[in-house]
Amino acid sequence: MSSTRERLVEAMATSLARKGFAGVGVSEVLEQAQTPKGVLYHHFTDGKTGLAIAAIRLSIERITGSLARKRASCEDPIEALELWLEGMRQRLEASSFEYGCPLAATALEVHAEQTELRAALTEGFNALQAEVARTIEAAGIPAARARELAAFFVSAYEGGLMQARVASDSTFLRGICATLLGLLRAEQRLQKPLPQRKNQTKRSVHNA
Amino acid sequence: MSSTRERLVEAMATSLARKGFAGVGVSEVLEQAQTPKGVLYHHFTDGKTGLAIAAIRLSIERITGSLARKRASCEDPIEALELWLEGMRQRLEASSFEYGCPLAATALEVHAEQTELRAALTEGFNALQAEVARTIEAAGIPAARARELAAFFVSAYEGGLMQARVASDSTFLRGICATLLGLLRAEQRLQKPLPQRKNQTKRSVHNA
DNA sequence: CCCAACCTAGACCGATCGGTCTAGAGGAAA
DNA sequence: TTTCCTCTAGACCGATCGGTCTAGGTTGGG
Repeated sequence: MSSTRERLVEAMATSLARKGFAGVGVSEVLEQAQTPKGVLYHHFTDGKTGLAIAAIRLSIERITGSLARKRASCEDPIEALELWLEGMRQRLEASSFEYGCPLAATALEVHAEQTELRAALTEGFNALQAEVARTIEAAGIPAARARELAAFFVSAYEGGLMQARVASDSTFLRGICATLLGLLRAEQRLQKPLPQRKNQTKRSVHNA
Repeated sequence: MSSTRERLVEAMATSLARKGFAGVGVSEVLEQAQTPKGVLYHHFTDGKTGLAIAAIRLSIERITGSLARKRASCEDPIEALELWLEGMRQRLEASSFEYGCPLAATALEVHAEQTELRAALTEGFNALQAEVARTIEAAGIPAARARELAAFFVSAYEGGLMQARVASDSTFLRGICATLLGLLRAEQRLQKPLPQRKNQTKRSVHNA
């Protein structure tokens, strides 16, 4: 059985992905979790904010875990990435283009005074980037470059999710996805062009 | 000087860029615009929503106008893009990482029932992409490809803005920007490998 | 001049916001 | 059994939400 606490966090997590922190009402979350108000303020002294932070952590845990699992079960790390992106796109589609990134909406609403919430979000995005970077590295790309690419990767996909959401159309997002994976493959080829060949000049697509 | 209506739209536009639709209160906007409530509901029968739509349109008009102007005054279209991105980054920095994309926050909060608001957002993003595509095309890339690249471009920058905002750090965003411009330059080189050749095929402006 | 039309001004409204508080159910330890 | 503590339950709170409505300028056309 799921505890009331778990149900609350779960409900908040989906609500955050759908409308962000400012957009959700506490009563709404309570209703979805089938829980009276007392439970919330018993488990989370910080109320709505505390619950949101827990929800953000849960979402990130799940999403990074999902990528890690796919990476473990796939021969090719880049294919794992592809499957992972596809999974998120399908969730968006299955929810009639309501369920986007669990963090993004909140990230754009939060203001300077909400330090804890903001910290949880930063931490979340860092964890996300780190997991993607790990995957890219597993594809044979040096760590430093993998981090750069991961940052770019996450940004582009976040933007794509957002635009697909408003437009209620994900063909767009598929394009983004394909472009990103293409970039990674190209980078991969640069890194291990032909193992027998020495003295490869490395040309980077990107320029810092 | 500025009419009350203009002040209202202005105030709403900045508020949307800072906290999104759900995050702003009407009274807050009224105060910032130094305007009593009656004015809002006189000019906008749809109230908050109507004002937000007007604000979205204004923001998009400004932002696309800014790019168009830079394109007109710059020799190199890609340099125009660079200046444009820089401008947005600077605005984010100057506002202590509060002022992000004027549409993004709202785009992630809006739900299916808010059809008009959603339509304004979609229209806005389309206009934005179109203006970027026009610039990329001016850099010598065929229209169809320019549109693809523009979509990618906008997505990546939106995502970058968001992450820079939460992290209160824009070094990250500079990286995204550099990568994007690098990609464009690479694409440009592919398109016109030897510029001194005579009888350059003029690329058609439009493509079904 | 008068009088609409337009705009300003803010009191006021019910609904909902996030949060507090008290009462008690349930179970484990004594 | 009694006691204590965790968790459930929801009535209740002031503040704020978005929105309505009436009254009072202000202005330009007749």
